[in-house]
Amino acid sequence: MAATMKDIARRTGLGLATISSYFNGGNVREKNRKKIEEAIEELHYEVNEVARGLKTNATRTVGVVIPELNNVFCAEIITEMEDILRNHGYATIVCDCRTNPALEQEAVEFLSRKRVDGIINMPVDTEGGHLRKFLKTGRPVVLIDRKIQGAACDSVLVDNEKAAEDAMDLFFANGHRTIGIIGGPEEISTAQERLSGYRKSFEKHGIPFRESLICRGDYTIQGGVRGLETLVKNNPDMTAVFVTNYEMTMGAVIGLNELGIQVPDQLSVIGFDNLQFARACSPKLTIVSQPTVEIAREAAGLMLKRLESGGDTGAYVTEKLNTEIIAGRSVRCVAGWEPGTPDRKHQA
Amino acid sequence: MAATMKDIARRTGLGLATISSYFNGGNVREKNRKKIEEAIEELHYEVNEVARGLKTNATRTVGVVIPELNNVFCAEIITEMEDILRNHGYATIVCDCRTNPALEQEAVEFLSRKRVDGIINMPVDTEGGHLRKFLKTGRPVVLIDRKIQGAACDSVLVDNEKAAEDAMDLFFANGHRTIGIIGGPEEISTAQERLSGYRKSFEKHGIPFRESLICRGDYTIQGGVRGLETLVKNNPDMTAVFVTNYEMTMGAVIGLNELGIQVPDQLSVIGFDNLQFARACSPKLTIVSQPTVEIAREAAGLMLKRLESGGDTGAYVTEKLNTEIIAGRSVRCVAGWEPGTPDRKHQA
DNA sequence: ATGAAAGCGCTAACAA
DNA sequence: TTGTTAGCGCTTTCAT
Repeated sequence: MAATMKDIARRTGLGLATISSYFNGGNVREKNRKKIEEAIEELHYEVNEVARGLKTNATRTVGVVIPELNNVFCAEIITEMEDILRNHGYATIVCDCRTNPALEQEAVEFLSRKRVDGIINMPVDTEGGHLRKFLKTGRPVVLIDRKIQGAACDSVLVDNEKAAEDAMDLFFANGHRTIGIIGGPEEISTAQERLSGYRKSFEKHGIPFRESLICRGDYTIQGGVRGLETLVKNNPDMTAVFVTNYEMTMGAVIGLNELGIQVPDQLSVIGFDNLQFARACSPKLTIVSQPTVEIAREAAGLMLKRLESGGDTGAYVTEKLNTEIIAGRSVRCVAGWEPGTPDRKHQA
Repeated sequence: MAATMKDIARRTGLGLATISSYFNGGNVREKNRKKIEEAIEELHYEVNEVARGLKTNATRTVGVVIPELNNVFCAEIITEMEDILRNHGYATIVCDCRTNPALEQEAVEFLSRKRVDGIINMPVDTEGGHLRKFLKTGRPVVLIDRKIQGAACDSVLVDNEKAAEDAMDLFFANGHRTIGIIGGPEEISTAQERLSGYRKSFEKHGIPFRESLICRGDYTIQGGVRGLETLVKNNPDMTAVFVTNYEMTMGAVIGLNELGIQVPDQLSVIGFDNLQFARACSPKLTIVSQPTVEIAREAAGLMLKRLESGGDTGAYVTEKLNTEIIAGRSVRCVAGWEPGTPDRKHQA
């Protein structure tokens, strides 16, 4: 068995309170401080955070529940959040729920039993049922990436509608008119918003589009491959494709590759996330890039604020961050159009 | 405050032992079982794992310390390990130490204070000093990917020498003779072994090579970019390059892209890991693929065995798994050679 | 099958 | 500044 504070007390002849005081930044006489440190050394003492957690009713641990760890967007955010939380003395327990709502619910319950002080969640269950019980305990939740209507917690989101609109506007500015989209799952808010941006841009430019240009993907690599194949098959006249997350972007590139389609000569492409992958594509891919580091900072910041403020429930905050377009060479200017020509909406 | 077992006892009129027995699979009279379940429901009771952990001196939590979460190889392994461990009732606390030995040491100490039952570690500190104290407590450690000489624990490794040899043999079989390598950091065992396989293959084929063909990378994307640029600049006659981890492979592809070098016409390439990325490259990249799922299964399995066996220290195991080559179209057959022609070692 | 009671290692209130 | 003590929520003897 590991040494306890009692052992240190015995060895130094001091009382428990003194030892505890030593570990919690209290005032301890220099002489005793030394004695304690010697004892720690000799007994290989290490604070037992489990006991401390039981007593203080705070584990200084934050739970993180995400759909998929093996996903660059999630991994980047977690890396950064973990860093920040650790620097503030908080541990992180990450639960990957494999995009499965049942597992997600289990994960939250599991973390609740572990008495984490708060949960940061990129939700799979868009109703938020999995969080209800946890929220009742009064512990804070911060949602990232996807919103849940009416959830009693802070959220950190991205302006997905604008992200999609920007991408589409770029296509239009280069003369494209028949533009496909590989969207995400219907129930996920980011997918809804990106699709809405797609539609909005068509409207704004006064250009009709047909339903066959919209392909519902599932945010996976294989979904991207299939999405691209479907779009190409059903729309021989399509000149551009917008892919709405990283995994599907990779899938679309695989599909283009395997079908032998030249980018951008035969098809223009705008993808999503992961600048390094975009650089590795030939020609370099134009992408919409999400501010993962900022998302992480905001989320960790909001969580810390709730945790440090001792539970006085301030109004819930929803942050909305902006994406940017990183230009590559995967968008071609359609014949007869000058690059960057303003669209003809107001002239037509 | 959350409800406790005491509250349930009060509400049902039963004793604490009965409630505890209920939660731990003991025998409880049907009538009482019902009463307890009602009380749980009404009080929103949830077991407090912190208190349980203090009492049982076991947290059913495994710590995982890795150099970088934001790394596909690590992420894949962790995803799978977490899944397995969870299915056996164990939680996972992941610590990303940012390839920093000081942070790695801190992470282990942190996990130790949290009283994790065991640690799975992909070590940065090749001496293993960071684990010494933890090992003294008698709790199990499983090392993955990189070995530490004389460490008192199980290890799950990959046969890196053979992996490199296989890749090089493929180059030789296609008539390449001037083959560069982008290696990893000197102190990391996987890098040493892969370089050793590189050298061995040259020897085996009785072909000399010059030092300028060996480039020391750092296992990062940017390192791969620089590595490729250096090799190309210093070796105009080089016909092939072997890149020895995934991040550097991506970097090398970026470098090739940005220098406008055609693969495989101007340069043949074999990369490492991540089949999906390989498929996304044009032409499809030939890669050495590591068995991430198996690594995870072995590591989790070894850990569970130690944990369930109640600490009777069986002999330490070192598993060594095999890689495989996934063929793409990035290796060209040098003029004058039939594809797959056996090398001329024994004929010359 | 159930109840009473001790104690895991720590913190914090109180007393000295 | 330091010591004494109670108790956090649970498991686990030991009785009954």
